[in-house]
Amino acid sequence: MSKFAKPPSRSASKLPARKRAARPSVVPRAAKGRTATSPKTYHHGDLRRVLIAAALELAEEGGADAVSVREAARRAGVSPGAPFRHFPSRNDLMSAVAEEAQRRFRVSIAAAIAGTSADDPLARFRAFGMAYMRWAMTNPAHFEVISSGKYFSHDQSEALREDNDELIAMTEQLLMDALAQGQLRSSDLRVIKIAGRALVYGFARMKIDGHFPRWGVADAEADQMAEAIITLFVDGIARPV
Amino acid sequence: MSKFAKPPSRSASKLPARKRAARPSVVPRAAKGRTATSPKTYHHGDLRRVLIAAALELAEEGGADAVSVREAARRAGVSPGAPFRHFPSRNDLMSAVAEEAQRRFRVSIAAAIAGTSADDPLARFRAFGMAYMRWAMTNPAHFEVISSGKYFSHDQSEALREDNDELIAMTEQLLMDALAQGQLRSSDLRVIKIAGRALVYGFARMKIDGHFPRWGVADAEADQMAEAIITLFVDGIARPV
DNA sequence: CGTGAATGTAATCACTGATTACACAATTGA
DNA sequence: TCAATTGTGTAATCAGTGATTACATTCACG
Repeated sequence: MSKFAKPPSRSASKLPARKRAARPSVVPRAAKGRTATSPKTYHHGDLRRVLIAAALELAEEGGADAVSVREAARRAGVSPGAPFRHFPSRNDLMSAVAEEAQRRFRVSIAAAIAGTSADDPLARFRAFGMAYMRWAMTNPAHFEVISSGKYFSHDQSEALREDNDELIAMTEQLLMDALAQGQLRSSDLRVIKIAGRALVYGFARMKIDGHFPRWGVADAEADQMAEAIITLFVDGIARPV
Repeated sequence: MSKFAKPPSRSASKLPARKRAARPSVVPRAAKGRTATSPKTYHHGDLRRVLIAAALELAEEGGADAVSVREAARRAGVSPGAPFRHFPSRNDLMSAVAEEAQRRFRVSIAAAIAGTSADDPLARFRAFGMAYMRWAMTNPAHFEVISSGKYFSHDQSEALREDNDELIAMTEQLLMDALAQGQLRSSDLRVIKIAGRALVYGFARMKIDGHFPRWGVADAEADQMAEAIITLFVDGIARPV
């Protein structure tokens, strides 16, 4: 990928790299308390978490494909083989990154929904869709890792599947409530569900995949365009008054 | 990428590899006619096209990320450095692949639209959407190359941008006609355009990105689901009778 | 026929993910 | 207290990849 496009650099590595010259002797061992934030020992102490954080950072900087195990190790100040202890493969690291991202995603969505009235399911559905698109546009790299589906298998992670299933169940519940309150024109909730998902997912990906310029959508108006298409869709499925 | 996940193979290369042992001497030079299908000379004669074809093939086999310049060269029976003459970088190769794929895409769409009556713009709009989703689902790898937007820049290729602009213009024209005939509920064509695009693009990507299982859509019913969501959408934007 | 432009080869380089043997540290149990 | 076990990081290595250069060959055109 893009990692190969920058040969004349990197050799004089960025971060301090934590000199590793006089090694064979004993290690500083200064802070012995391992409160999850004490480096400088032979054993890192919190490598797993730091690697995930570094990977997230890399994804933010150059997209999901720019995440490399070695660079993550480098940023953690650790040898290239060290991550192997925690993640047998790059995909396992990406999977962990996805778990973290998905967790944040779910929290964000839940918060948005909580801020709306339970009396109006369709309004909640709208808010759901908007929160979905907003988060995706605000965290493009994370969203890409979650959704692109080529960095990991959903069967691998229990947490990942659970978080996802919860979002789907939430969608279904909102639609059932809306139908029960006579807010919907059609009763084929399954189709509405898939269509709604396709709409918000498609919009989010259009942004992430860089389609907006071609389609004449300025970044500054992305949010209001999201509002507009949600309105169009919801008005389309709502029972006319 | 996934290329790294298969170390114990590939060494005993697949295809015949066209033995390259006794090289320093003169080359067969049998068929001298260069009708675009005569190999066996020092100069390949049609490398560019063959490389694109090989790349398309690789994309079909293992997704867009599985495309490697070296493997394409290998399949073309040529040294790893040869493609450089035709494509300065991997992205340039991918760009050419995208051009080819986009051309096929446009042809397919145009054919589908041509098979509908010009008297009913909204029906054409529907057919457009269906053709879009069908092609994407039938040619997932090609579609990914075209749309993922990380293999090339749209500014690079004139043909690419033209083909794309034509599809967008087609969408706009159909909507204008539909509005003129009083088929639409709303007159905000821009929003309808973006929403429609997000819908079909999102559905196509859901399929390609492997979201269907999680959302309970079986592959066998993908086509009819596509019909259903298009119907839902079009009914939603159509003026009620 | 011969010369220059195209085009392929060979050989490198830096980078990546993966994997092993080894070194060191932390924990545990007697 | 101290040895053994278990966990965790290091060093070294391998094959694959994109990129780039110097060199070889061929083709096309004058």
